[in-house]
Amino acid sequence: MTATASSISTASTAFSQHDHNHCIKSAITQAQNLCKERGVRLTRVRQRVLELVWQSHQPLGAYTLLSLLAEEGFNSAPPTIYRALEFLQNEGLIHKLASVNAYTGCTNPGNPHEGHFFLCLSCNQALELDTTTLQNSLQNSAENHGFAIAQQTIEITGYCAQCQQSA
Amino acid sequence: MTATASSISTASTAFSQHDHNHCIKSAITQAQNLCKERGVRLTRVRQRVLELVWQSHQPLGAYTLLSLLAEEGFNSAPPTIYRALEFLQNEGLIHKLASVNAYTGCTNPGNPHEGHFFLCLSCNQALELDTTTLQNSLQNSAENHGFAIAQQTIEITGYCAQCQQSA
DNA sequence: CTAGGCTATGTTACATTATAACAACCGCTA
DNA sequence: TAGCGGTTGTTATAATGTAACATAGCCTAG
Repeated sequence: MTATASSISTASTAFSQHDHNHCIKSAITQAQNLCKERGVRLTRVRQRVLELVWQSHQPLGAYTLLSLLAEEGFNSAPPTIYRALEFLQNEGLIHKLASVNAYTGCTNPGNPHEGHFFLCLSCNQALELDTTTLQNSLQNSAENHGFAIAQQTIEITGYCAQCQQSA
Repeated sequence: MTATASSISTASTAFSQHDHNHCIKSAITQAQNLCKERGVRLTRVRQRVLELVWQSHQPLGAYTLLSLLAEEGFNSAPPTIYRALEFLQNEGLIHKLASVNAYTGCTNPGNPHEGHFFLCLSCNQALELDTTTLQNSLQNSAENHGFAIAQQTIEITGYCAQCQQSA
């Protein structure tokens, strides 16, 4: 398995039991490799933000991340975090969830794509989907309207299986 | 044609030529009827906000709407607009576009549904889709994960046919 | 027809999210 | 090692959204 291949299994994580340490390590390794390949710099702040975002599958807000950085002695003014987030988004390493103003790690950064998510309203976890069908359906619809897709925001809130059982 | 039926043809508006005055009038009439049926009050501010939202197919921000209200002598503190928007959203008369923090009129308010949009990055217009296929695809995916869908945010940015020609 | 309760609105203050603008620093390479 | 481009520091402010309580308007029961 190479680092740039899809090494974090989509749709098997987030809502189910898994070795999350593996998620984190894998995400960082992939990020390092991708940045090297592309000749961009995964600086200390940037990498640390990526790690923080990956601490769980629960998307975190910019200011939450900022205060985590601050605790570790990093600069704590807003531009610090927004710059890091912007870089990570540009490199496809994280996704922004517009409907909740929060950021989450991308599970397949080597393969540029749009983020499609299930967000659990109870446990706040985000599951990134690999929705080829959805994609095709959207593409068809776009073609019918002569619309050229640039970016997609697909965020489905609801309740994950676990939380439904608990309730 | 009754007012509560889908009387604003989805997907034929926004990006194509149409009698927009009809959109506005129809939207207001439908809103009035729906509110009456439901026993909720479409007050002056609320109706005016709905009209303003419907002035075009370009989604408007809360503060833009607020300043339009202010020009007409309405109160101009933020809660005024956010309350009106909240009411209209609850009644399914408008949708919020989370990815751009803006609000747009719902083209089919009698039929409770989620908003699925194409947003043109050039002319800023929003086209609300009626995407049954997409819906099914999502529903399947949700079922596979045991996920119970509550709310959907589907916002696809790109370029509409007209703007592609102009460029 | 009016008292009281509910809904809606007014008002002030503030919370949250995000960006602009310019200065200082750092790492590379010519 | 001078300089250039990219990164970070710093200050200030913009944009978006809410909390909390006071006032006003509307509706119905008595």
